[in-house]
Amino acid sequence: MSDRARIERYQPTEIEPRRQARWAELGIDRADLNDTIRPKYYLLTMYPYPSGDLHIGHWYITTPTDAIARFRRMHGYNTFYPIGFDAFGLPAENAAIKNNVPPAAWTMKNIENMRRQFRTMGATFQWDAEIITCLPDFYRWNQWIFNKLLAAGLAYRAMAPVDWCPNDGTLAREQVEGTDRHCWRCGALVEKRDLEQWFLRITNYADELLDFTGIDWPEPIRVQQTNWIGRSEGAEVVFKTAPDPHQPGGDDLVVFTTRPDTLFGATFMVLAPEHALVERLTAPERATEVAAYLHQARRQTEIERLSTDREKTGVALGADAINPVNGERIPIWIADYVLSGYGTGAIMAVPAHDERDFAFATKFGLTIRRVIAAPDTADDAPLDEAYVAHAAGERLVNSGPFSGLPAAEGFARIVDRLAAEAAGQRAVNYRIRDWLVSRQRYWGTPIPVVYCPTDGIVPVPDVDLPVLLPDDVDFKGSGESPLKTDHAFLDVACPRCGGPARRETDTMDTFVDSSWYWYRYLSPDKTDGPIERDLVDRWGPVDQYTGGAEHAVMHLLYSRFFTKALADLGLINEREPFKRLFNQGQILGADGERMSKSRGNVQDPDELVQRYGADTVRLFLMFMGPWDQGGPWSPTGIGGVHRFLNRVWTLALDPHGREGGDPDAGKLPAGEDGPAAERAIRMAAHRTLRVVTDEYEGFRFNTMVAHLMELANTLFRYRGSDVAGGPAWNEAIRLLLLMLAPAAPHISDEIWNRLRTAAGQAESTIHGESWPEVDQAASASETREVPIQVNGKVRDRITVPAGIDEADLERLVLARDRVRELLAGRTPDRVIHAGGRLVNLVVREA
RNA sequence: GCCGAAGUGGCGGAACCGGCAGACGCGGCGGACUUAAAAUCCGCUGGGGGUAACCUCGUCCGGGUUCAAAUCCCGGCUUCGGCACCA
Repeated sequence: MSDRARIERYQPTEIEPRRQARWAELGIDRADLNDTIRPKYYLLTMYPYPSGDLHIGHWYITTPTDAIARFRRMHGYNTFYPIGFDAFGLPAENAAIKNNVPPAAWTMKNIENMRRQFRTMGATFQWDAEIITCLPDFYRWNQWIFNKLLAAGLAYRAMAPVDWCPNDGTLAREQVEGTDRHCWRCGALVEKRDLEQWFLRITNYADELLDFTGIDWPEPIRVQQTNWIGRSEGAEVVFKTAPDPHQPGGDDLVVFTTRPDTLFGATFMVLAPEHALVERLTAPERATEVAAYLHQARRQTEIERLSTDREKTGVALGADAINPVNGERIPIWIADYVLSGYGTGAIMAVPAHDERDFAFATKFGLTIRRVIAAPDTADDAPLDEAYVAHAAGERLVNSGPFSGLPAAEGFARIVDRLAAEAAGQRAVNYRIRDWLVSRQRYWGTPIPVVYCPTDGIVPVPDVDLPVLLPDDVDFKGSGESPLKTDHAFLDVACPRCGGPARRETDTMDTFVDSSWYWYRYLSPDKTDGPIERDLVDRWGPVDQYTGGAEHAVMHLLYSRFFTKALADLGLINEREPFKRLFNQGQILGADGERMSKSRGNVQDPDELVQRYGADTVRLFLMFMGPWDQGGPWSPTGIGGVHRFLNRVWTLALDPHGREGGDPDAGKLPAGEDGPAAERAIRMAAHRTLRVVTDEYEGFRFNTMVAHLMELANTLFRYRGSDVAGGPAWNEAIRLLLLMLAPAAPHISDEIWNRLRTAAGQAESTIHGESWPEVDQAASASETREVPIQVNGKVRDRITVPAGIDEADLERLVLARDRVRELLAGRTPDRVIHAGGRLVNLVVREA
């Protein structure tokens, strides 16, 4: 009879559903939100879009996060780990148009399927906290919050040049990507349109959003947000227009500059083509040319205003402005390199010290006047490119009374003088714009306002919320939002005067949903408000958030903004939502491209689960590489992980078995007696426990798994020997299972219970156990191996007692044959003891 | 162009503080078990040289600091991500 036949084989597909059912029964996945005694741990992972199937990328995000949840529970934390679905958005609508299925039905069916898939991975989500954003229970609170924002002046409607995607309608600036300006979701090219739209005033929080104190976020995300906000310090300078035959002059022409120190070098001005004063300032003889340029600029905004190194274009208006510091008349131009949306849409051009202005001046033959010079440069040294560097000791030149001052001092003195003459002041400018939240789509939260011919914009009163999205709309036709033609929805009495009025047909950006959803998890059924403040006080902020870095300046920025705004509205007390953020990498298709159904490179996890079991898939995803790295999908190596779990199974359930093939099977390693073997086993187990604990805490799951494999390999050497099945062995198996439990929860629980049954104990769960403690004495070693280097190269190694002092160690080293041979009679010039980690003998070469 | 991350065996990757480069796994080679295969188990596996003990080269490239560099500094190259004339 073969040894193998003594135990049942490891059969994950048989074990896993049983363990999952058992966990549900025991409720191990549930936090007690009202427990104030145990420490709380709010673990959040970005909720998925219900596209229909979980692919391997969802597993990559979720299974390590689930391991964190289980690890925390084993440490006694009251762990809240909810999940939901980001259920509004375009794909549902597209499916509706294509297949004539209502978006709600399509979405709910997908959610049903994804819940089932989440269960097969063994994720311990708290399902009774689930939220689905397309249900009125959730989105009515988007509307309620919108009303509050509107009342507080944080939401407003305005005409603006906005980004327009032919599929999604208007987009927020954050949602337009790449040099070719395409839509973040559908990839279509985006154009500019002038439209009246709803905005949220994120710019009010620009400075506060730059402050990351108290939150532990990855540096790249902080940098991206900081750049996106784009704070620049400088000054506003007021130029006056000069009188001309065609206009009286005296208009204020305000510019923002970061370089007021170069004001004497301003030799012309440039307005954006859209600037309000263009028409008024244009001289009659320039009118034709200006009109032609404006026409061309308008056409080009759509496609062409992209390229940074594109040739500069522009035309002069035939009017001048007066430089406030020296009274000089300088010509006013328009050019599309000046953007209407940044600063004041007008600049003072200092060609000597700005690359763009230099290029423009060179092309059109405009004056270039140096006003900054490095220490070794003459005042009037000619320039063949703009001098923008900041050198130590540089000074102002050609700057009237300010000449000779260091640049930094010139900055301050010139601004002071402008302020004294009411011609300018210090100013700060930001790159970030207000968040455009209106979408011309059906499948989103209706914006709860009504347009009344007499009362104008009227918010729908809270008591009339939710404004329900009609579910019987007609999707055929132009692809325009069906709300626009749905009279049952559109026609409404004005809440203020009762007269006939029209409903807003725009819906909210789905990022509004995701800007506060984690607060709703705490009280998903609350009916008298969006957020249960007491629970937020107890559970907020989220202790750990996991998700992709692609949301750096979208979801992750909006969420911080919302939290601050909600605090200002008096709904919560905290001002930052996520204490700690981890961005896992992205799993790409085998071809290195983003996984997508259209590319046909999607890996279906169900297939792998069927073949290897969920535990193998979970462990393999963790073992592949660092979690923040991601990379192309490849199943190469999954067999190795599966083999490891099989070995754990064998070690735990068949310790006395001996495999054919090993000539030394059943013998103790050379030179070890029973007690030595037991010490070695305990040392390996407790040392592994020490590092594995650390690695779970640092989310270094790949090396965590590697260390468990090492421990299993070590134990395998003792399998079938006299110590197998003894106390040290059993302790090691117990530790191995406990360490494995968060990552491979089914097999560890199964083995745990089989061992209990065999020992006549009652069924329990490993997931109710506490994380074990390291036995320091067991993990300590009596001896230590020290590498010996000669001139930095390892030439020998020596085993010494652990507590040896440096002098003794040095004596032993120098006495070794190998060392004496290498030294050949020479005495080392220096002996380096690197804190006991090695000995380096430094000898002068002959 | 600017900002950020990264470059280590045939492959995924490890080396956390400057201290044994290549842990762990895949793949490959050899062996055990088997009538045979699969599965399982054991051993070897960075390049070059040597019968061997060993020697030597080696962490993108070129310099530097140091007793000692994958790790720190200077310069460059490549890949990936973000930004896009932001005054």
